[in-house]
Amino acid sequence: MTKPQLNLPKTAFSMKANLPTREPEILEYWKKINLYDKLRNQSKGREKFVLHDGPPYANGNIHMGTALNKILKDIIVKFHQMDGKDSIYVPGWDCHGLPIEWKIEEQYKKNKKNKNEVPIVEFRKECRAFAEKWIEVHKSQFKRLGVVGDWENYYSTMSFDAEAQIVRELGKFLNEGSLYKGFKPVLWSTVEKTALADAEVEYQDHKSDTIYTSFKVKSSDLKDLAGSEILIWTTTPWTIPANKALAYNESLDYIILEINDEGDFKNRKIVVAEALLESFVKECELNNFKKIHTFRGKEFNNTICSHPFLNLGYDHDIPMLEARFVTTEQGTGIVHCAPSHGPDDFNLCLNNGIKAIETVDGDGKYTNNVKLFEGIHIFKANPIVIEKLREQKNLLFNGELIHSYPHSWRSKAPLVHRATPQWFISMESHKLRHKALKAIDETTFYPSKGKERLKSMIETRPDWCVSRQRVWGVPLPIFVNNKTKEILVDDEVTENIASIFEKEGSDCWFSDDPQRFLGNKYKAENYKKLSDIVEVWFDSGSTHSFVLEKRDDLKWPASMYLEGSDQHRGWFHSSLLESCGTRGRAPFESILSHGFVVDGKGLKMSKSLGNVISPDDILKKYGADILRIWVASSNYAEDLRIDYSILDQHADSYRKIRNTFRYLLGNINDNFETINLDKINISKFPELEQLMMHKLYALNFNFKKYFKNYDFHNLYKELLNFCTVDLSAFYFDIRKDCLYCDSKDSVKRKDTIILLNIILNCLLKWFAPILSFTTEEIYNLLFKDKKSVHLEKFIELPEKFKNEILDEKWRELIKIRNICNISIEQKRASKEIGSSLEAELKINVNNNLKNLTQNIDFAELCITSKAKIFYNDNEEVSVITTKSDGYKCPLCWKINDKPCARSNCPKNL
RNA sequence: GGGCCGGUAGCUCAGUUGGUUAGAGCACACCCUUGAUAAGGGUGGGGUCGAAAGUUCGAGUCUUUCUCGGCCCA
Repeated sequence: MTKPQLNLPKTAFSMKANLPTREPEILEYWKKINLYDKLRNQSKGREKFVLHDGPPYANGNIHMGTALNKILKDIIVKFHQMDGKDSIYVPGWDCHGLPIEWKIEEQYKKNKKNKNEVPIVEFRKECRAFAEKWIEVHKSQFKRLGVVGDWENYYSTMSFDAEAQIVRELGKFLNEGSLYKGFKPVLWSTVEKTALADAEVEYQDHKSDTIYTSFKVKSSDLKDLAGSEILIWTTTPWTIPANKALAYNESLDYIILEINDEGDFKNRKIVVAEALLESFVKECELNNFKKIHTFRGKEFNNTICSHPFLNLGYDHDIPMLEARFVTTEQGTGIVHCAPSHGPDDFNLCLNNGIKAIETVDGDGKYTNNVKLFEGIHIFKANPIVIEKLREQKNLLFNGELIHSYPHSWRSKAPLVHRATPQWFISMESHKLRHKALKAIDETTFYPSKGKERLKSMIETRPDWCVSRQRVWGVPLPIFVNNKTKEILVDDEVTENIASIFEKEGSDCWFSDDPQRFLGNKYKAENYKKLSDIVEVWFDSGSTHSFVLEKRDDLKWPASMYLEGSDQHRGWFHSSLLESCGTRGRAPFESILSHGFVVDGKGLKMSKSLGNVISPDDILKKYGADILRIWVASSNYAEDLRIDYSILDQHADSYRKIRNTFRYLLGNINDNFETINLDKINISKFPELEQLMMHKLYALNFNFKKYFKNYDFHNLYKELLNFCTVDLSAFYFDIRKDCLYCDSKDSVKRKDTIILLNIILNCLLKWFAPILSFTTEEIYNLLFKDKKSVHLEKFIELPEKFKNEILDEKWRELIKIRNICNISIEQKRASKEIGSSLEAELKINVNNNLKNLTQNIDFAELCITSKAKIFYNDNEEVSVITTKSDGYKCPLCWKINDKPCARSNCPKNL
């Protein structure tokens, strides 16, 4: 039974959001109006903000981490757009590389197809098609999150122009001379038959055979060593045939022991580090032994040993070398060195003139450089090596050890260090490290701790290995002279290759006559064309060159790179090196890194824990705007927790915000009026409205401050608190009386409506980058003629809104209001009153609060029927609540002695 | 195993250079309202600030150790 005099809120904006069905409709709308094109057209000439997209790998459905990343990017891009810039986001994909090759190979296996019988070009075509398929899947998944970008003109690392440009970029390193052929042990997978990038390696527990074996001392400066044997421990017995040296630490103490236990070693003298004696004796189950002599490691100088397989033809000298990497953590304090199978071993031997040779081939079989073992697979060699050592009476003990060991991320197979010819970019030859460190200093990091993280990685990283022995990638565009073995360095050739790739892609490298790439200047018969491909980090590290530099709509360097914190080692890192090497500076002005998505307890999401939540689950249950709230409200500087209870909480907050909008819309009856803020005469408004103007101003100030630092969780919190505390529980509640009961021509009501319009406009703009769908829904309701809230700018609030003195005053008044509420609550608890309108307040305040409270209507402020204020000398404010006497006005429900003063009150009509 | 980062109410987050009784919102409990109504208002309970030790007149804040978690590296 609503009364005709009553102005109740009325709006088409429903309380129920129904986001999972409504959001796709809004997506259709954006598509229909070509939102992205509109944004670009209207922003022409403005300062550019370019967030360069780190390309996700075109493989598999998106997960929470990807969703977080894209939403964060979108929020930032939208903020800058509404801040008045031309804020551009071009999405891209990383397409080459091993994981896709593996997918295709898996399909082959299923169909009993032999990969080796398929021409490379055909295989690569299948890889390309696979990547294309996933790009389309990703695209629709990202769009569904509300991400606005140039989806039609995305970039990919496998596009012809990208492949061509990657060749040109490599050409720069080649021409400069910092790209060189090296020979180093790399982590090698005998299953995939390739070297693996750091990012492709994962560490898992692995059971290794362990052996203690001895190397007889052949000669030494230290006479006590005569007739002794050096004992070593290793977890890779199969590397014994490749042994070339032994390493010791000169600052350790070593001990010569005579073993008296029965067995092969009875009465033999062995050498181990003193610090490891106890653990060694225990593990090898020695009971009877005698300490003969103790000495310092440096006395090993000029000691030569012989190989345990001396009698089997392994008659080369085994020198003992000093090395710091020898520690007393495990083993015997002497380390066996196979330069072909460990970076430490390799470097130590290299420095001592011992070359690594190819002892194991790509399949994992010993080469003909290894006597006795040629053709045997190294993973089957351990028992054979152990047996031979036992035969030679040089095996003291063997066992097993479970330890963390490198594995391939794809095949999960254990990896080995294998010396292979590889192509490197030097960190030192052309001061790449120095340039990169300088570039880091010139970059702004959000959060700031990212700077140190990237810096320490660049400081210590080795030369960049850019070659891979695979097929799905950009070919390493290099020719080597057959006679001189020198690399062909000629910009004309590089450019020729690049322009061919630009027209037809890089597949032709594997099928066409090499002469085509060499041109007329050189004869193909004199050169060997490399068949290696470029590692994918170089691809993605080069995106700035074929995206930012090449497109007119973008700019170089990018305003920001934004990725997960793991990319300090990945894309941030490779982009920095590539760009510093070719252009002398970073391709970005700032870096924003975010943490990882973990479950509600802070644990990593994993199938085995059953705590995985997919973006799709959330979209179906809650909608993208809830997910966007989760992103905005979480502190991305650390790991971000998510589970259904957290999402429920954000869904509750969303409802609060939605109802705040609903109140505003209802009271203006969906008739939005743009208020010219500059022309507004503030002093004309009631103090409460003036206070709200100040609050808007203050919030806008903080909003800008938070936005400037990309501090979204504090920004969102302030917005939410404003809706809850300042609006819903305060301003809205107080002004209900005026809005509902005053006649429509009441000045006070008109002033309130003006304020509601201003507040609505502010909230709409403030929330637009976060609640992209909901704000658009509201915008479309209010503006039939205009297109999208995302085409709008943030509101500039005039300085005159600011009123600190008034704010200070009302802070005190609200304190008094709180005391009144406590008093009212007591009467409510004792059932003397129900609604606050049944209350009459007697407020006692100190005389010095007279100025503060004089003109304040506490009945209005506290939403009671009556309130009287009394002044006294008491320090504390006290309030007495009684039940208000009189009769209840049928319109405004206030209980008063006198009839209602409102002209539209039924009593007065 | 090493490096880096982090642990403040059930949840998301504030807590300046060490300085009253550690804050906010949400959630929760109870009450009110039934003219924002699958809404709205009020009041209230809830924290040995990951643990321990130390420095200090005084530690959530500084130091050390431990623990749990995350990322990176081996």
